[in-house]
Amino acid sequence: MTAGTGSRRERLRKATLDEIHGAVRTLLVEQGPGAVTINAVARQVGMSGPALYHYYASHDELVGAVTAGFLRELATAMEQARETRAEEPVGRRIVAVCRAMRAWAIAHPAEFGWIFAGPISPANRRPESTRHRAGQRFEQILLDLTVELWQTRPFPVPEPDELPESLRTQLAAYSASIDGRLPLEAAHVFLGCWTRLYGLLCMEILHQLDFAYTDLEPVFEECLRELIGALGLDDPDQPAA
Amino acid sequence: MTAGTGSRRERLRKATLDEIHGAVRTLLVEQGPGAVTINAVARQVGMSGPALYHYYASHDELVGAVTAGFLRELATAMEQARETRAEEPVGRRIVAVCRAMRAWAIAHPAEFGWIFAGPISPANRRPESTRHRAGQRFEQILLDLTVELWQTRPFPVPEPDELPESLRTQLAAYSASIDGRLPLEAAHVFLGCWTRLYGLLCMEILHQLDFAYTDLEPVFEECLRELIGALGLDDPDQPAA
DNA sequence: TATGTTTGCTTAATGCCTCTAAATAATCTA
DNA sequence: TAGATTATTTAGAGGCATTAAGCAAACATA
Repeated sequence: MTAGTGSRRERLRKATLDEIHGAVRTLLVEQGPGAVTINAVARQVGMSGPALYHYYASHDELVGAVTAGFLRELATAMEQARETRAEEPVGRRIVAVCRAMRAWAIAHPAEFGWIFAGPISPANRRPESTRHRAGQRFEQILLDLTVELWQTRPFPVPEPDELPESLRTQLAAYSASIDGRLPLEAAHVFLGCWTRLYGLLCMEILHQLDFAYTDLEPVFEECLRELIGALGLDDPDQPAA
Repeated sequence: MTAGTGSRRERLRKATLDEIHGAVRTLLVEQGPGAVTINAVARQVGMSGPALYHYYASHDELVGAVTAGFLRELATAMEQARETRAEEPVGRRIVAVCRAMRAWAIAHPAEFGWIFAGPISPANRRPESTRHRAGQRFEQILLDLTVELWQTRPFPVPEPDELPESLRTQLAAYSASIDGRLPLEAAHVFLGCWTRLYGLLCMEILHQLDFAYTDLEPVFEECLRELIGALGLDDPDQPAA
């Protein structure tokens, strides 16, 4: 064997898969989601139609696989931002990861739009789907950082008694689902931050705010500042207060 | 003429249009967005295929018209909530309108999802599209109430000097686009409220928060309380403080 | 009331799509 | 080298968007 793992066949197959993913991406970016058809993709990679079914069992599966790849790419970009700042305090890492998330979305709007608003079929929400797993990794990055922050320098949280009963129940379930790494009141703060950040980004990329803004960078930065405040951090862009 | 306006033919045409919209809605709700095809809709109303082209020039146009109808329905529900409380203070009307917005979205998730993530084609974003006009009416309801609040009982706003230059420019343009009914610093507060509220609702309906919540009602209510605080209002659920 | 236009609808046909089936060529394995 | 596996092809069924051509009922009007 000269390079990589697996047999020659496996390497060729992987190369073809990469080419297929690339073709899907090209079609998506250049001609929109509707242009991503099995036939068009096959044409792009130089095979004819049904050959693609040796790689994916259906159009849905192809779309799901590519979407999961986009999510992985986004997660990797965020992890990279985290790793290159491994020595800095957790507050700066959080900010860097959030900015990396938006930077990827801005650089790849078609892909990000597809992740969010593309295949909303129930199948993609079942826990065993590739899509779902890739999404979990994405969500987990900020969760991990928040847990680290919580353990090293707990942020202000509401009294659980102040939260409505039904919310407390749900937060308890979520807290359990992350192995109790955050107590429910801290999970509440985390989820609030996540919702605002991710929600703002989705609205931006899906053009729901075009009626008012042409560039949401300062809005995102303000959101980030509020988030930093909610997490009880000093302004991480200032070296020291 | 026995009833309504217009000739017999016009009435019949309108009835057929209503039937078509109903068929689209049924297909959307029962079988998802992918089931809304020209042929399926035609079958549902008992005509065969191309007959629909006497009512809409293309699939896109049909979808756009139905989507605009959904937006009108949502806007009407919000306006109704406002009108039935015409005598109450503006703070309560704002809360009622926001709750009406979520109530409609919860009652019609497929339709709301379609409004938001359905036809994201550039054509639907051009100002002359029916879709865009219906969207404007929707956004305007809370804007009108916010303007009324601003004129009767101004809410706290940031100093314009504290806002970054690029944000100030954009807010000035938006303020002008609403005929200066809100100065840019008040527009900033309004847009922040709108973004959070609408963003949260979109995330909920599009299942982006299923990993943590099963029922977002208490989350929405908390968001509403924060919004009320940002607008300097007393808790509108309490008769008097 | 007879006539011509408008309107609503039908069938036929084109070209795209998804996906299945059967057949063929190339490549690995033993 | 023979058999199994894999990659790929063509043929075809069935669906969809859309256009074209044509028919029949309803309408307007002279």
